[in-house]
Amino acid sequence: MRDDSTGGDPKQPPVNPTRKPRGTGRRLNGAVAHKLGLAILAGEYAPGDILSGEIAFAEELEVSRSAYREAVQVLTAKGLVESRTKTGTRVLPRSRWNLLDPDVLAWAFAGEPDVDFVRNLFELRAIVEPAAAALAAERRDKVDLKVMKDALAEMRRHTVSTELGRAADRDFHTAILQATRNDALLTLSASIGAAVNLTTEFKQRGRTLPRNALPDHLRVYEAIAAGDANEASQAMRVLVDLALDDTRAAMSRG
Amino acid sequence: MRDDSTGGDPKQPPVNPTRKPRGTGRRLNGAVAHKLGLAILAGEYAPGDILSGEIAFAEELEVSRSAYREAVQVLTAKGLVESRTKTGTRVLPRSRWNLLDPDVLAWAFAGEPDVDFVRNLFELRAIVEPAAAALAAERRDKVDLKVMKDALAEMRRHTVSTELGRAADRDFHTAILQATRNDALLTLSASIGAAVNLTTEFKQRGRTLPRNALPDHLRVYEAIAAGDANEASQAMRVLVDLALDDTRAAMSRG
DNA sequence: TCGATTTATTTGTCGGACTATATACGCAAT
DNA sequence: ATTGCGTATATAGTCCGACAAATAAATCGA
Repeated sequence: MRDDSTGGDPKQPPVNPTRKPRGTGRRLNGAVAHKLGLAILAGEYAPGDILSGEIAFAEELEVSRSAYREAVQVLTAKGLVESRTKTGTRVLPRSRWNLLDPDVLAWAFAGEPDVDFVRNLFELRAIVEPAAAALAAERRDKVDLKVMKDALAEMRRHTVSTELGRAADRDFHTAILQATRNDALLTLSASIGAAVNLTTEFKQRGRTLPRNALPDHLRVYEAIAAGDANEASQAMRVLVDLALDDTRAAMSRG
Repeated sequence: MRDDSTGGDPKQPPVNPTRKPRGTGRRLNGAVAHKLGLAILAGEYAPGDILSGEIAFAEELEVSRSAYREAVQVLTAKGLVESRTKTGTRVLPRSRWNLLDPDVLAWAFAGEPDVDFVRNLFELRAIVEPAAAALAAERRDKVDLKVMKDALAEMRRHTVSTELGRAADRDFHTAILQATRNDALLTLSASIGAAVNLTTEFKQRGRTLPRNALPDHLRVYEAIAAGDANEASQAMRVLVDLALDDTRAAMSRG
């Protein structure tokens, strides 16, 4: 209450009250969901906390209740909050969060990512990606191999310190996942991959820029091309472990 | 279209126009999201298809546009659809779906699940769960072991053909995941576990009721209790493979 | 003291009006 | 005939205001 200087405006809807820049290309509700998601993942709202009522919060964010509600539905869909009448909207315990949802992962890595969580994620990668490489070695066809080879060439041309280089790295891993012929695997690693990209970027600003990972990538490729599942698995394992080492070093230094 | 017998009702809001049973305990928008999600996963709307406009579809479903929109936001959050002005709301390609989202998985398994997808999921289980068992063997504490033991006792008391027995089975697996101290792993397997439950139920109506899986479970438990990561991994691998065999048999028969 | 009832608060649902934006169309200039 | 630009139009996006439903909390009665 008590705010707008010159009284209310009960009859003046048409004009353009306030210019709303809407930060990114997102729609309004998406922007609100983004903002709330970031806040929750950053711990500004802890599990168990109850958000201010719809009317109040919507007003605070300067959006309509409809837009705010749609944003909350998104968060609900991702397991972050739960709304009940009379009680309000409360943040759910972390165990109910869809931690593997791409958006949730992005929100988690937007700020300073939780060290334990990063470790967990790499642990998962260390489990999944070597197995994926093994499957790829058994199922890849010529097209898969060509995509991988091209990605490696790109990686050689640009280093991982450039965006193009990182994109090529991503392409290489995606090609491997693609070769497994397993959608679930692909979805999972795509999610984790997105997070890992952010980790890499994060690592970058720690000025590390350590080893040249290309030989290790090449070893993975050779094994997959040769159809050697065991070797592919081991080579990929090395790759993930190295990435973890680098990331851990960068994080402990920061 | 063209249905409402005796014309419109432009001035009769207050009473109780139509008794809406709202199938389950869900809220209206949740019910709509559920319905649409099922339809999409069942292939009634194929990737690339465009849903009827908001006003039309909301009317068809007999809900307000707000409720319909909130439902669409949920589907958008799960990567199933994308809305753009002037174009409409279109079903995204399968590669964009969050296949590991618990709701999406549930929708996928609500009807006759796609055989290939089931295979993919079991493949993922076969990768993740043995590794999880190995981690559990290294990190479990006394509490973890007690929970597992209790679950096994429950499984012995009731068989897997009863709901209580299946619940105990779930508890056992959850306890293992819990013991890995890895939230990402837990989230992932919780999702898959839900799907597997449905698969088990599906398998059940195929009148299979095959082997007694308890000895295999016991072997996993013993290995974890003994801290033998290798043995735990192998034992769990056997468990997953057996489950896949049973499910595959039931599905090819149906 | 305990249970039934009322109250109050909060989300849920609705309808309608207006805005923003992207596509499609048509007209004109070249 | 082709190109370019402006306009028309269809669709999602946003907002508002009111009422319904649910339920935690307070109140009342036995």
